[in-house]
Amino acid sequence: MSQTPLVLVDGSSYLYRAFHALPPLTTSSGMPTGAVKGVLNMLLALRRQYPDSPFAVVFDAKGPTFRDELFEHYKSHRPPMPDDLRVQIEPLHASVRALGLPLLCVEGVEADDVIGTLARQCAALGRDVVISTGDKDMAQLVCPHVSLVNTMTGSSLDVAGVKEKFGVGPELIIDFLALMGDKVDNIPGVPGVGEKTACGLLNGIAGGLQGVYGHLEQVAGLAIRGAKSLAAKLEEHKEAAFLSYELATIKTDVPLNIEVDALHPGEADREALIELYRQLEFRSWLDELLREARQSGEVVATAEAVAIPESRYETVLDEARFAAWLEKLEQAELIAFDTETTSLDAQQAELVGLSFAVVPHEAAYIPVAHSYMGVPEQLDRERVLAALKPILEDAARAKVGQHAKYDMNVLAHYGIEVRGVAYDTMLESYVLDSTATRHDMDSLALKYLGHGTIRFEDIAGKGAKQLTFDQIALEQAGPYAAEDADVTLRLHQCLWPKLEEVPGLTRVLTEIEMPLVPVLAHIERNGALVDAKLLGEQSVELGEKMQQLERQAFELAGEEFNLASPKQLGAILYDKLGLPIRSKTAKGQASTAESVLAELAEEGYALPQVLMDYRSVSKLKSTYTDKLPQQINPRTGRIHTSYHQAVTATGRLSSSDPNLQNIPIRTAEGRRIRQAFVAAPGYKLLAADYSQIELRIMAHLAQDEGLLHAFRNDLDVHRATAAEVFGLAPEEVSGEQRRRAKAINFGLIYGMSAFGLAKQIGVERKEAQAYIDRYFARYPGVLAYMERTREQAGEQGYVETLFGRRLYLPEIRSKNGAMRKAAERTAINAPMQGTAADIMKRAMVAVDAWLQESGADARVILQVHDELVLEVREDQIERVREAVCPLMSTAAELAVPLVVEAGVGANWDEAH
DNA sequence: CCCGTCTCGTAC
DNA sequence: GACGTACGAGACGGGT
Repeated sequence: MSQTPLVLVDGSSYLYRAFHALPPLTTSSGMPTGAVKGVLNMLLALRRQYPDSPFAVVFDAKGPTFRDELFEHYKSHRPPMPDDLRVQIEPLHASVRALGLPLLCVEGVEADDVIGTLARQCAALGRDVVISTGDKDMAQLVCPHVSLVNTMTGSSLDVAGVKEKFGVGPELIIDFLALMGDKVDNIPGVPGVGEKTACGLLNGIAGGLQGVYGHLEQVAGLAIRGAKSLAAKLEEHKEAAFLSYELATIKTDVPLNIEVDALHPGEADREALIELYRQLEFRSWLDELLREARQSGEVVATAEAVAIPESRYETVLDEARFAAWLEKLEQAELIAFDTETTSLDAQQAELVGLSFAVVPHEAAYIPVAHSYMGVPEQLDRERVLAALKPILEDAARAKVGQHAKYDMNVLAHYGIEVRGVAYDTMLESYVLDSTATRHDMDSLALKYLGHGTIRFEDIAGKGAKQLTFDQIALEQAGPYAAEDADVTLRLHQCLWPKLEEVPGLTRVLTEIEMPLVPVLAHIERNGALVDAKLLGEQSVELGEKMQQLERQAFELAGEEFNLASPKQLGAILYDKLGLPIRSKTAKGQASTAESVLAELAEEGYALPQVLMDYRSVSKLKSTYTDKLPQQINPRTGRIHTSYHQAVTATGRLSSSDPNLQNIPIRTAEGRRIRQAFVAAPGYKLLAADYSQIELRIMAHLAQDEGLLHAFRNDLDVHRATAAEVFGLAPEEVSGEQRRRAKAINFGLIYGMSAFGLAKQIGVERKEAQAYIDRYFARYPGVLAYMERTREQAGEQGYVETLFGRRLYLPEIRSKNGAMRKAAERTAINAPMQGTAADIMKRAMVAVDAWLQESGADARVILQVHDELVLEVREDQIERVREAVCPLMSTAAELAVPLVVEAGVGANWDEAH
């Protein structure tokens, strides 16, 4: 039988880290307890992991250590220990002892040195040692018998791991720290030497720190950034480097008289623990101890000493309370609900608990999967979900959520198709004012209820140490989760009457946004299939091309520089090579934007063309071919984007993680990426898009005869525009004229000026102005509509879509001319862009409904503003096409037809 | 080391 | 200053 490893816990390092990383927690009287709780949690988890091991929790002793004396002259004070931390040391020691865990505190010796010595002694005897620490300095102790674990983050390090993480093996860690220093541990190091440089030195010159200083002449030859000046820097700070070496060295030979066999945990002292937990107000641990004590027949005083805050939030842990809440839900007119999970990504999230509210200020949290040491027994997840399923799936039982799409997607993974979500407070807020930047619950609670909610950060911490919800103690998780449901209900009660004041907005919410929620949930869950192998091949190819272009650029520039840095690039182009500055950025820098480079390339300069090619290749690689394969969900093998319903000012959706609404199409190179979006075997992609939807909407809103005529007769609208503007018959229009007319049409939608148009099509401003004048003369309805829109926006402070969606434009009355102009352009654009978005949303609802009821083997996998992409079983392509296109065409009744074009292919590129 | 800002580039 | 709506990569600079 193999011997169990000795477990050595670096208690002091954990105490510091718990104190800084975890949210502050205090008793009702204000005594800080968060660090104690954090360390105890960690110890219990570790103990569970190594139940039979000898075990020691090591702390620094009070008073000076020999290290302090040794480096007396080295005055670099640690900041004094915060009082809130100091007062937690004693209760922690007492708790560790009461738990029966051996505690080591050796006077005059730091915890690190005790651990180092014990680890070496033990390893020498051939016994394995696991050091639990959050301190990377300990990596110097790692050897075949000694490994590190960080119980807070769950990571572990053996010899290979150290080498991988730091770039040098354990035997060089001291040298590594001596060179780069360590702020946290007050090791100065050599200024200017960081991780990369230290690594380069130690790997480039044998013999560690001594070796490096013995061969400073070799330093300049190393392939390290700034190698030339490095030797001088090292020489200058030689003393600091060698002092750092001593400071970083953990002693492995301090005199100790400790037998490993004496380090076996004993029985916990329950009475002492109860008293401690009572003082520290660790409710759930206390409850558990009291329960155990009662079961074993001990007489214990009731826990009156613990102040229970007045609250109507409840954490449901037993069948009776669960039954009571089921009854409440059955009777409720409206149910506010929320889920707590392990991830913000609904596709990967695991359900940890659910919360409900049916009357304001009263809510329940039902935990089902919290798993930290000392967690009370919770109701079984499957059983809870089975009981809730009929309620959640009943479309007749109205529900309200905050960002309910997320919860619906989570629950879908447990076989629950939530129905009856009649309201979503995020969308209520969005419809009320789409220009508000935040529609999250915390912001809404503050804005509309004047209520500061418990923030997730408050209970989970932040940064790398952030806990997942299942790791959060129920005392904190319960009120947080219950509050989510309660606040959602109260927000709805506040927002809904505001919406009802404007019937148009009520309709946008109930007829467009709310029906869209489950549709988007479906699309996200469906996901898109991508050919990772193809993208990988493209990545390699693009990488080679990048290197080639980089070499060319360096040659033309006469030096090496970072091609991705606009700053460095500007220096090369304008300062060194003296190219003319054609445009500046908003901040006054000489611009290196594509249009500028194109202009310069046109004039015969070589470098700009190379840079343009480099940029387009590197964009494709970093944003698409490298990134997309990483976003494939391992569970489904597909990419699941998130569609955001409350982001854009105009009513469009947006897409992220990854953004699938900006996959390249304009160049042949870019289109290759679309070829990687494929259909599953036996299926094909059907891409259906609205033809010229925004121009058609302009024709409808402006009621302009010329434009109406063009669309009613299915003319090529750009050709027709060219004919009008250039005074020709349609068949006489040249390619260039049509291109210009197209730019005019798009420019109009965007509220473009003569300046912008001139730049876009490469003509003089005067000429562009002439085109615009001519356009408005030929399409007077459009001119009148634009003037009307500006006026209305100025009077009302907002513009509307055809369906009544509003966009507020406070800046339309700005005294600042540029701001006012910008607001006017938005005023022109928003009704067209927003109406198109409304129409597409209605179409999506209709298509989803048809897919459900028809039972067709087809699903929507993407929406790109005016396009829907479906994955359809091959033999049903025609049937689906014949249903989907008319549903899209009839999503709105305009004065002109809504034409939908559809294509089919094995991949997205082919389907166009 | 993390975060926000800037610049650039992709889509409709 | 000059064309609307987005998302995201990489660089950079300031503050921790």
